[in-house]
Amino acid sequence: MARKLKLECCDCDEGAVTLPADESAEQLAKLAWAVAHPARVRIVRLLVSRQACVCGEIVDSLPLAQSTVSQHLKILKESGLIQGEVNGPKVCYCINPQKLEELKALIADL
Amino acid sequence: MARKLKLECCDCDEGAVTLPADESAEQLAKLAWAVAHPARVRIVRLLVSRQACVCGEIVDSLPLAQSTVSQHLKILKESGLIQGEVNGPKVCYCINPQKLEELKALIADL
DNA sequence: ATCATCCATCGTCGATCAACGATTTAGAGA
DNA sequence: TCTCTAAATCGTTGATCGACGATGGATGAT
Repeated sequence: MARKLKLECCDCDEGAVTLPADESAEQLAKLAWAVAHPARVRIVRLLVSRQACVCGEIVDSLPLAQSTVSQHLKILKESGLIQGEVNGPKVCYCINPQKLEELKALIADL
Repeated sequence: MARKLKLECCDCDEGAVTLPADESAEQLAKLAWAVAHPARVRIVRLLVSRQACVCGEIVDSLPLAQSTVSQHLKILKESGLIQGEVNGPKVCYCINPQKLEELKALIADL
């Protein structure tokens, strides 16, 4: 976790380099990582296309075992991109629009 | 690599589901993966902020060993997001605007 | 021709991912 | 209560990541 951060590239003395901070890079990396797997991309798209989706439907729409899908859902949940709501014995997942917008903004600003 | 793809969720018979194909999911996953690491995010940002950058400058701007940075550059190159041009004993890297736009579009369409 | 520099690649190591089956937990219904 | 179902978690396995130092190859300078 050392920090060198010299950035003395060509002597472009624009003064306020400010370099979007490391934090921003880590935030973007984290969100990008969440969608850095085809299965997770498909889950996100599925949840965007319909408002909400029960876990079982997601499992059925992917060629993966239930436990594997559950893991992907966990990753997406941890990233904040999706939310799960317990609904009786089932769990209903939906997109977190704020986080999705955050991802879009961070990518768009690249 | 099996393909189940049932997607018989709620009977929303919108007919043309067309579901962006798997390919698109894999393409997005691949590009997202390229920026799914803070170091690579910083490299991309560095290359966007300046037109081109010699490898050595990139190494100096990151708290990582030269070989590690070279690996990240390789990953970014393989994703198509950046290009490297040999320039004498040095290598000059620059962004591939098309690929970057492709990534932005894929994310924006989520 | 030799040497130094820049960069890529190799080989290694520990950590994490991705997948699965099996098991556990929690809620609904008989 | 007991059972069934839905979903999460556990435990394992093989593959890949991410980091590094060391080595190798190409170019430019002496």
